[in-house]
Amino acid sequence: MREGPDIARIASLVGDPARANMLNALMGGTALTASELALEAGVSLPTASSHLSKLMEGGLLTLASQGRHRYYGLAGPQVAGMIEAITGVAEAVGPKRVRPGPRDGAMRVARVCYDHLAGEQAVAMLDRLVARDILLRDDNEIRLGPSAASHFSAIGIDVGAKPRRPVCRACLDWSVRRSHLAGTLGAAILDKILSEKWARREKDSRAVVFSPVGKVAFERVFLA
Amino acid sequence: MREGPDIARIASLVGDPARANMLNALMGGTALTASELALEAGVSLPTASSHLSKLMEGGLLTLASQGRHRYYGLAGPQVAGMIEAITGVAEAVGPKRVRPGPRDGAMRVARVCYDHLAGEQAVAMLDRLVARDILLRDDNEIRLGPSAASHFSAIGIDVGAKPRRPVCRACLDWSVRRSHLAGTLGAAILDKILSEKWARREKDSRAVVFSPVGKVAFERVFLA
DNA sequence: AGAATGCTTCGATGGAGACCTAACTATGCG
DNA sequence: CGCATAGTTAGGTCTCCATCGAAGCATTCT
Repeated sequence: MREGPDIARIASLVGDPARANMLNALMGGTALTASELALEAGVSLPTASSHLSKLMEGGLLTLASQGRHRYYGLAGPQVAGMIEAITGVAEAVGPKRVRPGPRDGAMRVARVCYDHLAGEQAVAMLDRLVARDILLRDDNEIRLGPSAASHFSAIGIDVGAKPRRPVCRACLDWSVRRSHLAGTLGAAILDKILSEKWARREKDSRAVVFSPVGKVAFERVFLA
Repeated sequence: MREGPDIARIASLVGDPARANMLNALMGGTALTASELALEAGVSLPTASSHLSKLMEGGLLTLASQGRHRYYGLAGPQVAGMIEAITGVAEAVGPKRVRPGPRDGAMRVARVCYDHLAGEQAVAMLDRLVARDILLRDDNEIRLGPSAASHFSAIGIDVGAKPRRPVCRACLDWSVRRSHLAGTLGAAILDKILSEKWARREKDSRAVVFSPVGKVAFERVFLA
C-alpha cells in the first residue's frame, strides 16, 4: 500500500465516459456551459451538473460565472497535457486500428490543443521560429529571441505583457510526437489564424482546416 | 456523444486505487510477479490477478512468463509517460500541499522513471551530453552524435545494436518540467549507475540516492 | 411582479465492478 | 508420484456511483 499523490482519484475522474467526453470537448479550448457539455456527453442536465461538480472538486476545471451562464474550462495546460497523454495511449492501444479517415488526416495536419495550434503545421511552425532565432529553445524551455517583439508586433501580436502564464511553452504533440508551441504566444497565434480567417474550426471536431489562401498566408508569415 | 480513441477506458483502468498502486510500483522499472503486485496494492491474490487481466487486456502491461513465475511490466515508455503526466496533475492539484519531506527531496534530485534515470541529475546529464555534441537534439528527437559510440563504449555501454525501441528518446520530467533521456541508452546508463554502485535505489520508493563517491564518479563521466 | 431560462440539489433506482473465499490448474521439487 | 508454491477461475456479496425525474434557486427579460 503506497502513499503519494492520489493518481487514482484523478484518473477515475477521467475514467467515466461522460466526463471523458466533456474533457475532450473542452480540449477545443473554448469554455462551455453546463448544458452544452451535457449535450456533448450525451447525458441529462442534472447528471452533467453532478459530473461537473466532481471535476471542479478534483481541480481539473475552472469556472467563470457570467450572469446566468457558467462557463467551464480546463484548469490549465498541465491538465490538457495529461489528456493528450492519455489520448496517445488510447490511440496506440486501441483496437480500432481502422484506416484513418479524412477527418483523422485533417487532425494530424492541424488541430486545436486546448488554446493553441497542434499538429504537423504547428510543429513545423515552432521549428521554423526556432531556426530563425525568433524563439530560443533550450530543451522544453522556450524564450523570446531578440527579434521576437518586432516580428510579432508586425503581425499584430503583443508579446510585451507579462501574465502569470508563461508566454512560451513546449507541448508534446501526440500525433507528430514532437513539440509545438503553447503558452500565451501559442494562444495568440491561434487567435490570429482564426480571426484572419486563414483557417476555420471543423464543426464538432478539434480539426483546423486551412483555406488555400490562408495556407499561403500562414506559410509566408510563419514558415518563411 | 463524441467518437474517437477510448480515453475513458484507459483512464478508468488507472482510476482504481489497486491498479494505480500496481502501475505506480511498476514505474520502478522492474517487472514484478502477481503476488508482489497484490502485496503492493494491498489486495488478495485473486483480486490482483483480476486487475492484472484487465490491465493486460487494456494493453498497459506486458507479460513475461518464466516457469511458474509471471512477470508483469509496463507496456512501454508511452504508458510510463502517461502515468507521469497523471502524477503531475495529481501533485499539482492534490490537497496534500504538505511540505515536501526528505524523500520527496530525493525524488526531485534523482529517481527511476520506468527504466531510466529522471530528476534534476538526469536533466542535467542530458543537457551536458547535448552541449558536448555527444548527443544531437532536435526538439524531442535525440540522435547519437559522431563521438557517441567511442564515448559510451569507453564506459562499457554499447550503442551499436539496433533494437526495436529507439536508442534515444526525450521524456518529460514532471518535477523539473524539462526533458531527460529515455530509450535504450537511458536504460543502459541507469544500469551502469546501479551496477557500478554509484547510487542505490531507495527501498519502497522510486528515489535514487548517490553515494558521495558515486556522485563524483557520475559527474566526472556525465557532467564533465 | 411574473414568466422564462440556466443550472443545481434531492431522492430513488439500477447496474457495474471490486472484493473475498473456495475450488481448480500448472509448474517445480524431492 | 506427491506435496508445495504460483496463479487463475468461479461464485456470490456488497458498495459505490451514474443516471434520471421532479423540485428548488438564481438571473434575466418583459
